[in-house]
Amino acid sequence: MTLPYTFAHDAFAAALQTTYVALTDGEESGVTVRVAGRVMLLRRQGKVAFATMRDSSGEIQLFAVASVTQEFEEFAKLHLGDWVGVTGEVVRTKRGELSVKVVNWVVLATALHNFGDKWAGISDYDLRYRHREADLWANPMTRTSLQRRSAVVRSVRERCWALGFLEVETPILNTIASGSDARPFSTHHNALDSDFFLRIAPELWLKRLVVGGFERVFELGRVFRNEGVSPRHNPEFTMLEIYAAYWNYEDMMSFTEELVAGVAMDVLGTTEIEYQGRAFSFAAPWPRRAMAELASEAVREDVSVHTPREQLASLLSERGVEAQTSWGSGRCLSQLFEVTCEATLWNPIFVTDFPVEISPLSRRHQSDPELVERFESYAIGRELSNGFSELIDPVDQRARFEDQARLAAAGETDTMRIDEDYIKALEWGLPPTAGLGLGIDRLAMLIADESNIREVIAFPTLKPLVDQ
RNA sequence: GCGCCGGUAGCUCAAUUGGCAGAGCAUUUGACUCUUAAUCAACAGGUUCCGGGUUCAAGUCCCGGCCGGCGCACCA
Repeated sequence: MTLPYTFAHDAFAAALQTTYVALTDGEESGVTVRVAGRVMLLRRQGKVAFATMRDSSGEIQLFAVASVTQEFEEFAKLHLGDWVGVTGEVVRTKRGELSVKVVNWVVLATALHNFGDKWAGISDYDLRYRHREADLWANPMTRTSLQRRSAVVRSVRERCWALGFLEVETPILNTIASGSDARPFSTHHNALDSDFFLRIAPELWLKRLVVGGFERVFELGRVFRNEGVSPRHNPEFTMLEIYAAYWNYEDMMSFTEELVAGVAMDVLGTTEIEYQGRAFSFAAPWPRRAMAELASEAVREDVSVHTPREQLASLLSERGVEAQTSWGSGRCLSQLFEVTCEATLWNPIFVTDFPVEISPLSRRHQSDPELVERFESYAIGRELSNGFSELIDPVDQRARFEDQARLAAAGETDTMRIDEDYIKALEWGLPPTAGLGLGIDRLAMLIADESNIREVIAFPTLKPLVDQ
């Protein structure tokens, strides 16, 4: 059987449902349409048959009658999952279901596998993730969540464009994986006979474009981190990184809260949602609290980056965390914050004023050189974004990288790699600039009310099956 | 990487204390001219994830492996 190469359709299910809402039971419209989609259900009753057909917009019933429908017997034997193209009149059946009364029809593709139990769908995670194409047909929530992810990406992109940011693309293959603290994936280029790392962040490239005079740039793209897989971590994930010359970290916080609240409005029409059964608000402005302040409240004593390291280490130890010898006061403070506060931060909040020790790319705080002008936003107990006033001083930047190198020598696994090209770029002059990195998958999880990151990634990273 | 839990027909799930491996849907065949997860009847469908072990007897108990879910760690 030769299947058609095209099918010219002129109507969608959802639009038909709207257009013919006034058609009464048993009424025929006199209008012929051509629709196409997938047979989801099929009910035969002797010389008539009813099929529920779904297209990208929704569902509509196909009504086949032996005296009207060509090749009726074959129609009644269609399989669930088959794609069909249909020509027929829009009618409403006696029982009130809007239908296309089939005259001519054609099989566009046959389904050799079914799409799971027609009531229960597919629930096996392995099957759902390895064969998302089947999951998408079987489970409406899968479609909704992935559509919402797409809407999030679109909204983010359009909002950045609207503010005059230039969308750019920077290398994924890098000789040094820098811009964040994470283990990279490595690969090899044969013709160049060179090893490359997949990027863990586009940060340094984007700031080089700002040096080059693109005052507002952003990249919405995949980054790769060779770390653990969890319901909140996929080895490849999508990040927005955005840089604005002449802004500081406070400007970037304002941008961030407006962007995220705006995305919620664009996608859901509201900033007030329920996430996993609990009320959640995207509404701006978000509170801004210094890390040391939050940590002090949590441990009920004043701590800061100036607190003696041993005191912080002891507070950590009381909470089951042993400070590594390489950790200074800054790292200890940050750990203390993570242990005591992070999980409690439900509604969006900016945590500000990070220790310089853990922030090798951030500009020093104007009121305290041991701090940097950096923030992270948290929501539902997790980090959502990270931003700061960018370090523009090439001399300080080199010193910061060298500190990182010392940490690496002391046994720290994830430290920032020194990037000479980047230091040289700073020597050409980076204007005052603020930058932001925002996890798109995490944002999509919030918007789609999903607790597992895999539900907002069409094809999440899975362990390959051994016999393949 | 570590811990806990899980894997039975194409899909969703049963199977008492270790005692004949089952149902619904899908598939196949038949009936039915307004169905809505249509209904009714019949047929067929199994390496119980894989490999060992204990036992008269293993889907069930033990060991190892594979894959997944959740938690921890790393990280965003």
